[in-house]
Amino acid sequence: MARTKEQNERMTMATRKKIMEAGLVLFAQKGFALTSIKDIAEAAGISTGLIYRHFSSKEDPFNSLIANTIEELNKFIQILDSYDSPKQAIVEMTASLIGDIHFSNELSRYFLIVIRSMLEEEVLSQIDEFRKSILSLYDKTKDLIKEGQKRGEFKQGNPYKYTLLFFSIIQGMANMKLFMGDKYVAPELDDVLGFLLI
Amino acid sequence: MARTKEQNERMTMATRKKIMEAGLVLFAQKGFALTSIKDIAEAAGISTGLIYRHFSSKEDPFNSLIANTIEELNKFIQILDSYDSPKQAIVEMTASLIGDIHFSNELSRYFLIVIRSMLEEEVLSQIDEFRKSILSLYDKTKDLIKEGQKRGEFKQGNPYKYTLLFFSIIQGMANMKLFMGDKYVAPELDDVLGFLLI
Amino acid sequence: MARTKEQNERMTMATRKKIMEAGLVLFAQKGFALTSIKDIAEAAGISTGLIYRHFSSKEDPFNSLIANTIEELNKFIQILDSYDSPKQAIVEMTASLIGDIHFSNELSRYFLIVIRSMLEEEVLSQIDEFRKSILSLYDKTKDLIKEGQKRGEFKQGNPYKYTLLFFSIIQGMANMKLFMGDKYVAPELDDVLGFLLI
Amino acid sequence: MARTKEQNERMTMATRKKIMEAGLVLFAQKGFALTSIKDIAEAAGISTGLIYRHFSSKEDPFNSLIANTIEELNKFIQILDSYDSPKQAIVEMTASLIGDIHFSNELSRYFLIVIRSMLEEEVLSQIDEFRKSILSLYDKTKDLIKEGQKRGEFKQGNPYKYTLLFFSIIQGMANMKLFMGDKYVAPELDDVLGFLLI
DNA sequence: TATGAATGAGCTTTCATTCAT
DNA sequence: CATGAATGAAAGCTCATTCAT
Repeated sequence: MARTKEQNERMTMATRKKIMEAGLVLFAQKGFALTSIKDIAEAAGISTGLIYRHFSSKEDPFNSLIANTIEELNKFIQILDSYDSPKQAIVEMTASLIGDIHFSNELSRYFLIVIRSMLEEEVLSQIDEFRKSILSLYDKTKDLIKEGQKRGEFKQGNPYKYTLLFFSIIQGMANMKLFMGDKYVAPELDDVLGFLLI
Repeated sequence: MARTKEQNERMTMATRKKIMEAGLVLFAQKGFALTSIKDIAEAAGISTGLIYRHFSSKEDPFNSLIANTIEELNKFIQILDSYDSPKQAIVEMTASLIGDIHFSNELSRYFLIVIRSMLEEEVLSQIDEFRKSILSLYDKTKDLIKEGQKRGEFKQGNPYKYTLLFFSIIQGMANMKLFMGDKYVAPELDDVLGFLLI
Repeated sequence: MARTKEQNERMTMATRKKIMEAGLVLFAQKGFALTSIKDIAEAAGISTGLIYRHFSSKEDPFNSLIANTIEELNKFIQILDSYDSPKQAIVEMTASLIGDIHFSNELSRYFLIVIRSMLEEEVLSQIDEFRKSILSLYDKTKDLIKEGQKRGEFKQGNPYKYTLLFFSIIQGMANMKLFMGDKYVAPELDDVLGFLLI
Repeated sequence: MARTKEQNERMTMATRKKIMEAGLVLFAQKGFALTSIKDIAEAAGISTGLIYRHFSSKEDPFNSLIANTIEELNKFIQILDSYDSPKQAIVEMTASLIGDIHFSNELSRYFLIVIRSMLEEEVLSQIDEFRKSILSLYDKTKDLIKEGQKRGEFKQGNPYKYTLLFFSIIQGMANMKLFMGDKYVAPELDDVLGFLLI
């Protein structure tokens, strides 16, 4: 007798998940171009052909990962949107980022995938959307810093400059975490925000 | 008439240089995998075959770029080695890094190429040497911070943690510069070193 | 309760028939290579796996269709075998062919499948048998024409040449029917046999 | 020293020709889908990669062949266009077709390629243009037959029916030639046009 | 030294076939 | 008997590398 629909769905979801997990690690590690479908299949413990039953092309799981990253970013945008004070918002977001980077590699990998692909010219379709998403996060942060400066919560100075520095630090931390692995030591909140907080 | 040895050597060096310059831009822009030998040849204004008179494989010029980066790093190590005070050394190195990142893309490109390849495990032979070089720079910096803390020039706290944060920031800035291009605004020295200086 | 043997057999035959019918249409339409097992399964309203309960490979139903075509041809050979006069035999066979081509696409499809595969050298095992079958039909026709010429029913001339022309016309008509579809207009018996009949 | 431009051009043309010739034979023999690039490369005595230096895809040489076929057809259309009498035009075209089919396999192969692909649904881009070209030739022929009937040169009867029969015969002859090879015997002009001429 | 035509290994993708259910 | 998830060989295509000139 044939499998039940439920059985099939469960199998499908399990396989999809295996592919995505392998893709996350490999795309972060080697970048899109150097990661072959064979690599992913081997890491996921399945055959190459099976990937194409679940994704239509090599780009497809990659784009799904980008979409996930956008979702992750949106969580941070939400933190920024629902603040009591700018300082509190920034602090909360930063603490969350430090923690995420420290306790798992997932967010770092998302970040790395994005950085890797953002500079590659070949247009992987979703990248543009992602770029916009990033820039909107930058913009929101800049406004927040400006507001915090008005309220006297932050140091004076070009808020855009502070924004870029802030995300440089976060980005750099994510890279460092993946590079150092176990040997990574996370900075304190005050270390990271020293340049901004009074 | 045949060319003189000197003429030939000069031509050889000129061609090598053209290839390396094209490689630096392209590898930073598109990554190793997406940059083809044909791309490099076209950007350098020569034929594909000629590249193989000057380099033995596609990896070869890439590794040369890594070697250059190591040299660049060594300059910073020298700064650290010949200091009057740890604070002065760190300040000087940081100022130099900020400036280099701000005023040209060359250093940022070196950094980006390195970061990209550092996580790729197999592939590139020279990477291990580079990794060691980096770690030695980290080590030197850590010792310097420790020394500076003794002298009361730096905040107290795990010097290794500070080291990682420092290089996270530098790395992040280099990425940000390439990502933002003209729209990049460099941070001040005090912004970057705020977490460390008293 | 288990099904009876008869029920099972009837189901088996029904499924086989569905597959063959779908195969005839698809192989004639898209050719062997472009017709996928999935195409056939979908057209037959069954799963891909089930096809392999009834046929051992993709070639198998194709070969069955060739076998059917041989049977169809044999009907015509029988017409030739049981004639009163050569003229009557040829006329009857031609009328039958014109009619079959005109009123359904089945025979044309058989012909098309055959023509397509006849020139492919390796690939299909049954083709050789089919080739022989065709040549024997040609031979019978040639003898018949010779006999008819003796009796003064046909024009004089190389009977083999006439045979090839005759089957060229039939073959061409079948192609034309499939190519033109609704817009096809069948020729008259006299048009087709004008070159032969006195 | 590098090769001269002329040398390169000569090499390029020679290779292109080898590919087209191999393609003509193979596409006619096995159809588009069953002919692999490797097949063509082997038949042409070159490597697979080289084909892509001269053609952008597998479709590309195929489309070139179709374009050639269209050109061949246009020659026949020209015959029809520059006639003294319809009869003379049809006779001349037919004689030319019989001769071409008899003395080389080239035209037959062109015809066969087209027939094979015309019924395949997958749209090989040029096929539509070709279809139009064919139908325009049919149309011209039909008008010519009508005119000839007016002048009393042809038998009365639906001229469209005669047109289809005429091209059915030609098409069938081309098939037959390829099928029979050396054993093919060409019909006389009067055999082929018997249905039409008075 | 310099060129670019030619090679072939390796990639993404498809699909006939198998097999657990 | 029936399903469709899974496999893996083979296809089209790209590109690092070689080599005749």
